[in-house]
Amino acid sequence: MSSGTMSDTVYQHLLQRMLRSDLKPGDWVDRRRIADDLQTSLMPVAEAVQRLTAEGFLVSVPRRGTQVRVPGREDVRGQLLVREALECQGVRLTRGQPIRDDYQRLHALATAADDCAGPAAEAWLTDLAFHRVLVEVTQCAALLEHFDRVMKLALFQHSALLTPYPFNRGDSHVQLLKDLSKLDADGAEARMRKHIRTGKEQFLDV
Amino acid sequence: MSSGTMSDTVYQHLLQRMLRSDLKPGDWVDRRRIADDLQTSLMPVAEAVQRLTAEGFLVSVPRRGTQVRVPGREDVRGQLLVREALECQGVRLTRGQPIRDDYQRLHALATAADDCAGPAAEAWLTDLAFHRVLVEVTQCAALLEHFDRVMKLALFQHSALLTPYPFNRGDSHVQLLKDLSKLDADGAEARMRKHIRTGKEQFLDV
DNA sequence: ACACTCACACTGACATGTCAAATGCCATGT
DNA sequence: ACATGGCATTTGACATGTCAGTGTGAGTGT
Repeated sequence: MSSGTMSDTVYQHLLQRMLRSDLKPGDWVDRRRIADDLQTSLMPVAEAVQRLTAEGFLVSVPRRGTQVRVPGREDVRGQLLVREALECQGVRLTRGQPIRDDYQRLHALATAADDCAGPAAEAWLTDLAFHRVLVEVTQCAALLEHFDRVMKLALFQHSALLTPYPFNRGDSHVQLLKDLSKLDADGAEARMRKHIRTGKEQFLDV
Repeated sequence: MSSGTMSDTVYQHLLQRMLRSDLKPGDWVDRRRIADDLQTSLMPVAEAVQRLTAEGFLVSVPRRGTQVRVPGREDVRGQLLVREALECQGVRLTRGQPIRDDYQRLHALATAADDCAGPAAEAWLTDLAFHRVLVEVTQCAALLEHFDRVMKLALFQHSALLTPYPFNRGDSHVQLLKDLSKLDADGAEARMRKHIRTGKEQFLDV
């Protein structure tokens, strides 16, 4: 924790409390109390709150207070659609050779995602690790940045809604990886879209 | 300007100066000078700078200074790829009926984009207006949010690089709109991708 | 018992002041 | 002429204090 600056410390503190459901949607966040708890002043707290607000975690009403945003069905749907768009674009770029370069790394993560039998939260993190690397090998910083942003928010919203996140159980990640290395751009995108949508239709009615 | 809070005023001020090339990449931003110019204190300036840094406009080095980020070819490429991903996902969702509902609005913007003969900057804005509505009719807030974020950054980076933005001249927007209303999901996405990539291959070597 | 009013406490937004670190300049030594 | 070391300056990060708007509950009148 604490990569030097105090504002990052506050940011991570609030984020962890949200992911651990210590702060639930609708809860009010008192900046002065946070500042006291972390033995700091109001400015780092204000900066962290501003970041979290911009990222969609908090809503701040002037002279009313700041509360954890209550996610709706439309929000969850939006995150999934953006994620799908980014990942499909990713595999479109990394078809063939680029994937084979990092094949060992991806294969290890794919088997881990397939075999993980732990609790839902842990399995979801294992699944996420695989998909993140799949975007990472794109060598496109912007794509990865947007992906991280969306998934961080989606992770919180799902844990907040007590929704068992629909990570993939039906479609093997190892098989997915094998298919992606053989297909062309359009085929890889279609395959990826199928994988992402498997088991997620309960949230989408597209 | 100034939607109430002072920090938004500072944010808009800096953003406009960047878009007008009053602040160019590599220029140093003095927070105290900005605060003096706008007759405000350091806190709103810090907040605005933090937002612009998170959005990729500025880079802040502790105890060195804050300067306008110098965009590289990879940055421009990244913005275009993310934009392509989002817009292709958009038309995939709004194929058929949803598009016809806003057909008048879209058609007017399409003809405007086709006929615009003004300077490059203005033509680019006209083109952007059309594409933005195309995402707007998706009714997906998250998709629109990411689109706005990417395009705002892309707009600045192109004007900063003195690159004549490769908005579309070869492919008619009216024809594009007509095609989109007839095609299925895969066809609409392919058509949209073709439109976006027309005239942009000078930046991409995909 | 009920509705209305008003003062107090609380919140986010902002102003002013301070601190430590990194840079750039200049004098000094070789 | 060139390298080097110290000092003042500049900058981002932070602390403390203030202000105005808002919700709330006590208190009053009917």
